[in-house]
Amino acid sequence: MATLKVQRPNGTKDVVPSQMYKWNTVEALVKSHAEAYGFKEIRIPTFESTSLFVRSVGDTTDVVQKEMYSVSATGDEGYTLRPEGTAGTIRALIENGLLNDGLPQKLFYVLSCFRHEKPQAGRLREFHQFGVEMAGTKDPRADAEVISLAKSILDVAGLRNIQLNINSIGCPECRAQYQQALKDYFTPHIDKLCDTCHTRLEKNPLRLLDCKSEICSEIAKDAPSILDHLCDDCRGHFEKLQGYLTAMGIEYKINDRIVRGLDYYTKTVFEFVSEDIGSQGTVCGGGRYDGLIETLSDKPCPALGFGMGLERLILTMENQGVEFAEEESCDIYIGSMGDAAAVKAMQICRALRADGVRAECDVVGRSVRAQMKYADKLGAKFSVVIGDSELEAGKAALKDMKSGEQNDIPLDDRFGSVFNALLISRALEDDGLEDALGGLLSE
RNA sequence: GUGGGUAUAGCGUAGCUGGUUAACGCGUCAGUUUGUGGCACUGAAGACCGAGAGUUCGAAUCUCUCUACCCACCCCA
Repeated sequence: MATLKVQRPNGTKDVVPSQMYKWNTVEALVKSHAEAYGFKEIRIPTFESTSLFVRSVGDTTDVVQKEMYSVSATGDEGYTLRPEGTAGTIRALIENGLLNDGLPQKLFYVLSCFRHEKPQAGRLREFHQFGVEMAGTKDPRADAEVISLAKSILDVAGLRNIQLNINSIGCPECRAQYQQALKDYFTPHIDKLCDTCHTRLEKNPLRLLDCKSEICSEIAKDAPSILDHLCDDCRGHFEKLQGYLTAMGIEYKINDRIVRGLDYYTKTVFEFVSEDIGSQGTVCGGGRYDGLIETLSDKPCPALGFGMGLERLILTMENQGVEFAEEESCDIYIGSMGDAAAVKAMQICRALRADGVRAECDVVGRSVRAQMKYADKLGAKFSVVIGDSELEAGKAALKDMKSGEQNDIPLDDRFGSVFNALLISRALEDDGLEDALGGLLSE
C-alpha cells in the first residue's frame, strides 16, 4: 500500500465503486417495501443533544454509558453522534408536530449510527441502519404489521435460515414485579454471580438472563420467566400478536430470554437472527416502546419500530450466496482516431448522455486497439469507431460487442434517436443487429 | 475495556532453521507491421517486506514496543 499519512478511523469502512451495487440493491429493496407498507421517509440530523439519548436509550445502558461518540463545539452543550435511529426520529416526530397530523404516523429511514465498540464481524463503529417507527397505536396489529414488513424484506432479499424470536417484556407495572421476582431468585446465589451480574442485580435484573458466563447462565436457566409474570393486558397483547403472526404465515419462536439493551422497550420485543454471519447474528431487532414519547414530551402515545443492520443484511446475503441486482454497464463506447473524429465522438457522446444513455469516449488518447480493450473492460454493449473515412462517409459501423455483428449507423442527427430506440428494442427482445437497425432506419 | 490470531506491490499468495538484485498469479499499462475488444504471447510500471527500536558483519526472516485489521467476550443493528 502506498504510504498513507492519515488512516481511516478504526471500525469504519469505505464502499468502493465495485461494491456499490450491493448497497443500491439493499437500499432500493428496503425503501420499496417500507413504502408499500405505507411508511414515509424521514431524515434527521447525524447528531443530537446528548440528553436525548440519555433520556430515551437509558443512562444505565452500555450504549449510553460507554459507546457514545460525544462531540463538542466550543461552549456548546454536549452533542452526540446518534448511536441508533429511534430517539432522533421520535424527537423529530414530536418537534414537527407530526403526532397532530393523523395517526398512526409511520416513518422510515436509512441512516448511519455510531457506537464506540470494538469492531468485529458484523460490528462496526459506523454502521448503517434501515429503521421504521410507527406511533399512535397500541393495537397488536401494529406489532404484527411491523414484523411483517421486516419479514418480507428478509424474504425478498433471498435469505434463508433467519429465525424470528419474539418475547414480551411487559409494561412498567408487570415488569417491576418481574424484576422483583428475579431479584428474589438470584439473591441467594449472589456469591456465585460474576462481577457484572452483581451490578446488574441492582440496576437491571433483566440483563442477568443473558449473561454468557457459565455459572451465571447455569443459575439463570431456572430463573422465572417474564411470561409468567405478565399482567392481563400485556398477556392479551402478546397472545393476539401471536395469533396475527400465525394468520399471516410468519413463523416465530418465543424466546423469553431476549432482552433488548435499550431501556425504552415495553411489551413486544423481537429479533431476526442469522446463523451465517458470526456471533453478531441479529440482522433486525425492535419492539414496542409505549412510554418513550411520554418521557420525551409529557404526551402519552404508544409506538413501536425496528432497526435493521444493513451491513449485517448484506453480509448474510453474501454468505448465503444471494444474487444482487447487477449494476448497469456502459451502453456504447465511441472510439475515435484523429482530432476531428475525437470531436465528433465527444459531440455524439454528449447528445446521447443528455438522453440518459451511458456513453463513453476516449479521454486518454489511446490507440484504437487500446480503446477497444477498454470498451470491453467497461462491458460496453455496443461500440463504434470513428475515423476520417467515417466522417467523410457520414456513417460508421455500430458493433454489437456480444455477437460481434456490425452494421452501419448514420453519424448525423439521427444517431441519438436511432441508438436510443435500438436500446429499447434490445431490452424488449433480442433481435439481430441488422434487423433491428434496418427496421429503425427505414421507419 | 478483556482475550486470541494476522500484518510482504491494487488484490491473493511464496519466501525452508537470518546471507547479500524480495518471487508468483490476478489486475493495471504498453505492444504483437501501420484503424477494432474478449484468447494467446512479449514487455513495463508497481513493495523502503505495517511503524519504531534492538540483536547481528548481515533481517521480510530473531526479540521488544506500538498501530491497524480479523475473530471472540461484552453489547447490539
